[in-house]
Amino acid sequence: MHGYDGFSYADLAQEVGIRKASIHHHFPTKASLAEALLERYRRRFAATLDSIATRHATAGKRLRAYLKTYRDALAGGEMVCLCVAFSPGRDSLSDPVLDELKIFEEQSIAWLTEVFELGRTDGSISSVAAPQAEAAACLALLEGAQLLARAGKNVSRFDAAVAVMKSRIQ
Amino acid sequence: MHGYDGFSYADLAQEVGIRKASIHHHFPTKASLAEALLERYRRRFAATLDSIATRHATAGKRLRAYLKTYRDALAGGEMVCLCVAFSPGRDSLSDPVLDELKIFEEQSIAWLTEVFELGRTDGSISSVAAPQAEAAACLALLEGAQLLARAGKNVSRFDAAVAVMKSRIQ
DNA sequence: TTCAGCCTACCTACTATATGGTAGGCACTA
DNA sequence: TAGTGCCTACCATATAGTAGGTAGGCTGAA
Repeated sequence: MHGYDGFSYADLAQEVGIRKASIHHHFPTKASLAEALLERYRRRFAATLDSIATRHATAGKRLRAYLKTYRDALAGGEMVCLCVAFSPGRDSLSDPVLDELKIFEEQSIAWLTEVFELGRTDGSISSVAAPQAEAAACLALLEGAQLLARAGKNVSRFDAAVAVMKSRIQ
Repeated sequence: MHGYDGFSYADLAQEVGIRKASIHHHFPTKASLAEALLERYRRRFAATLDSIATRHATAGKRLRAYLKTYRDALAGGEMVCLCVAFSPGRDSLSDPVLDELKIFEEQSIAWLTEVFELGRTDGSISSVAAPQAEAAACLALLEGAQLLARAGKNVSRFDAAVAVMKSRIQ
């Protein structure tokens, strides 16, 4: 998986084990393919967030699970989440794809804002400033941490970047 | 400027106003071109860090200037720093380019670690945890913040992401 | 001083390959 | 039968790159 520009029908075809033209049949343009991939990714991620909130009662536990989701997505430094992969090449992206990116961001910020609000209330996250500001910082931190781990193909880069955030979880 | 894979001799030729083949003359392969670009970027950035440290006596002021450097590099959301642009496509990068990425990261972490150490001492940054952990988090935060601003082509995404960090500066 | 050689920085013209895509077809299942 | 999911064969264009060339400036030697 490269960035958007390095992402090709040929690579995907090889990965899935069908011919390139077959993918074209289902997704006539690269833009429609990217949109579908990103929408699927976003929906799955939303389900993951719901699941986290359901299974964990405290903000600290939710945040820890969220960090883990990002870390697991790294697959040892081989992958990053689709939003991180696609964002640098945003000028190549169609409007519907950009919309998906935006929705992903909004959904993440909303979820995290609630977590930080809860964290302030239940005391399971220490030193919570304004919850929305914390949410924006947290999302940026994780995307950047994925980037660093990806560049170095080394998960410990991610771990180093989130250590302070983790230490705030009670 | 796309990611690495979307970065082409043709684009650069147009930008610089000479023919593609002329660039090939100076940089025979894309890898050598990327390496030269990244090395130049890294050296300039190191000079910027030196300049900041020279002009600002307190850690808080240094950190603020550092944040500003990243924000200015966004050019209103049109650009991100080379390391952010190249990292997702890291599998396409040659070893010397990867080395430059690594050096950039190390140089940033080292500089930021000193800033956070100083911040602890001079009190100009509040609640400093382990300086090296703070440094790793800060770098990730800024790279992620650039990504978010780039995706939305909107500098306020960056501002939102770094607000908490800024509030810690005295 | 002049000239030849070298260097630098650009050029035109071309190439092999990969990309996103098109057109038409086959096979299987409900 | 119709629809779905795959296929082969092909195409136009963009990419990274190759080969050979020109022009101007500089330097050193005669």
